[in-house]
Amino acid sequence: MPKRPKDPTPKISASEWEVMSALWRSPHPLRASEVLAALPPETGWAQKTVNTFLARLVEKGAAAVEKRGGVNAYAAAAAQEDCVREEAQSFLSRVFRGAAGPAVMHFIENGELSDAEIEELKRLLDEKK
Amino acid sequence: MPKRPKDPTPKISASEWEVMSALWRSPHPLRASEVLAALPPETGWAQKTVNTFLARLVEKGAAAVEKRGGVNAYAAAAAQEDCVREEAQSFLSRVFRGAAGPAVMHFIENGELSDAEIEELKRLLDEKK
DNA sequence: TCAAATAGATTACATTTGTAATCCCCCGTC
DNA sequence: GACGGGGGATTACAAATGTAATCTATTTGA
Repeated sequence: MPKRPKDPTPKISASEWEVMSALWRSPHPLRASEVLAALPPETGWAQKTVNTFLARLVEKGAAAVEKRGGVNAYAAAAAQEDCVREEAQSFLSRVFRGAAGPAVMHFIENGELSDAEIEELKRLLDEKK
Repeated sequence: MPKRPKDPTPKISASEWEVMSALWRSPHPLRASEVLAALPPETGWAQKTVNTFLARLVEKGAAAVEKRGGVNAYAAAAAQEDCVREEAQSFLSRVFRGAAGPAVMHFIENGELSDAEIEELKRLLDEKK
């Protein structure tokens, strides 16, 4: 039987997302200790905790591990764009019943936007038409 | 001891959110069976399942129950705006590291927007400056 | 009035998530 | 050559979540 390919964009929990972010940010595979170092220190996680998340991400197929001389190196296997799209879609249907307009409105009203960003967004909106 | 007020915006899971949406949509308290009826049929949930979610929401303080002649009627206790703000905030930090600009960009690029909405959003952006 | 249908309360049970601790192995050092 | 330490694999364990079923009280039609 051929190796069944893993789900391209598995469900990623909040904590796991933090770890994936570290992997996405890195241009090369990271060892577990490097992943911990790459995380925002506010997480306060123990190394073992990070190890667990990494193992789960590999199980889920979101990350890949390669044994480089007995030591594990982890890299993202799922594309950030895909995961973002999924998360955004899920958020959108849950909270705004799938309506992008109100969601955009919300983030404009409640978020911080620089003047440059505002210009950029207006241009994007124009293109959209 | 005075009745301790419940958390104003407790954590609401995805399924629970669906139920809260029904409560928010309704102008008056709903009986459990009415809640089920008010849900999108795609959920496919059994009445008992909905009952469980309602009970949990009441426990969490997100919903309130009043016994009207032996029959329970449920209403939202948490304000939709507050819950939306929380969810949006959590989503934003998780997926876009808190940056509203990229998030807005994503929803503009990937979402459906009517011409009217686009105009509206441009106006909003102008006001924002 | 008695039995059936309802509604609410309590309990169940697997899975996922958060958060590690334990156990084992290899490597370098005293 | 025994010991301490870093890594990896396996196991732990409670809380949250998804999904009901069961048990009990109540209402209601025949």
